[in-house]
Amino acid sequence: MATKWLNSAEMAAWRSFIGTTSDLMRAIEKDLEPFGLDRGDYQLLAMLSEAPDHKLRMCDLADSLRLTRSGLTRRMEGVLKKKLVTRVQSAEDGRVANVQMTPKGMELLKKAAPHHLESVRRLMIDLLSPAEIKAIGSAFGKIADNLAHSADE
Amino acid sequence: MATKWLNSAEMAAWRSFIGTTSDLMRAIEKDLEPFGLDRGDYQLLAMLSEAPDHKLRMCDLADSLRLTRSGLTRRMEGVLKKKLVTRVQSAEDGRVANVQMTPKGMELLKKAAPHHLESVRRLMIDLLSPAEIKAIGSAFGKIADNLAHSADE
DNA sequence: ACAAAATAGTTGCGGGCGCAATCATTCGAT
DNA sequence: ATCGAATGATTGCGCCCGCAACTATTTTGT
Repeated sequence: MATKWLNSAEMAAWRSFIGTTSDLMRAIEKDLEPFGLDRGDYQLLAMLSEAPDHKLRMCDLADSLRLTRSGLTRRMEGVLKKKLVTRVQSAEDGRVANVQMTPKGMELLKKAAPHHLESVRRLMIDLLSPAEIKAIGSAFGKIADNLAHSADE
Repeated sequence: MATKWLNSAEMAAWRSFIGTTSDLMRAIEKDLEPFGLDRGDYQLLAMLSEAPDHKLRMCDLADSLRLTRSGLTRRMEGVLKKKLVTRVQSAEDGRVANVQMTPKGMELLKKAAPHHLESVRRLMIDLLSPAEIKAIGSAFGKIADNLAHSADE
């Protein structure tokens, strides 16, 4: 089978996506620095803030952060030391450790969130037309669906 | 100033972008494994393959790979050991080291490229409508321009 | 022409995280 | 009820890579 190369629009999409994403992430991360958080910490807190009781099982949290369980164990060291979260051993299932946000963690997230949001707007969302925003949502939605689907077949 | 939150389309774009990108990268990287390359190595070879004489200065290569100079020094260890590239000290400027792809590196890239391309199509490009592809190209183009512009002001 | 600044690259150090192995606990089939 | 499989979490190890400090070379300002 002959290789079907990318046409110029496809190439532009791929190249700009690949090239820009890491720069964008770095820039957003830099804006979190004043709060003593990196992107991983922020996302961890954000996930917890949306969970019932601000609490999640380690493995669920790991999945939602796209970390391995071991990766999360390591990241926990940092946020535990900063007292932003606590570990709560589960009563029903002796295997699971729950992670719960502390008031201090909640407070820090509340302080950081508006600035983070402002970064996201300034560096990405506010630069785009409504059509582009819609297209990105649907495009990455499709990509995610495809990845999820091919994962369990 | 009140915080202007993301509306639902903006939220969908941001969330799906953030959440999907790392999964996508991982999947693409996994497809490169059979060739003994990771994404960093592949991109390094790809950049060199497009350069005149298949040769670039270390610092230019670092910039295009979004690595620090030290990061590139480390990555070089791997591809040097695999004999995919060689170092060539510059004659005109005693400070610069050039990196040049070897025939072996070229050969490996030529073998891997069609498979990588197929990954990119299967996992991303072929899932999207022409409009989505166009929108991604223009959106990330704008984001990149903005980052480049705000970097030097 | 020469000192100061800029540029190219390397190195020590440390953090993040994946993989494989391991342990503890729970679930499931018989 | 029990043994094996599955699930949750941690640990040792190793790789990637950024930062700061350092060396070597070139450029620049006077």
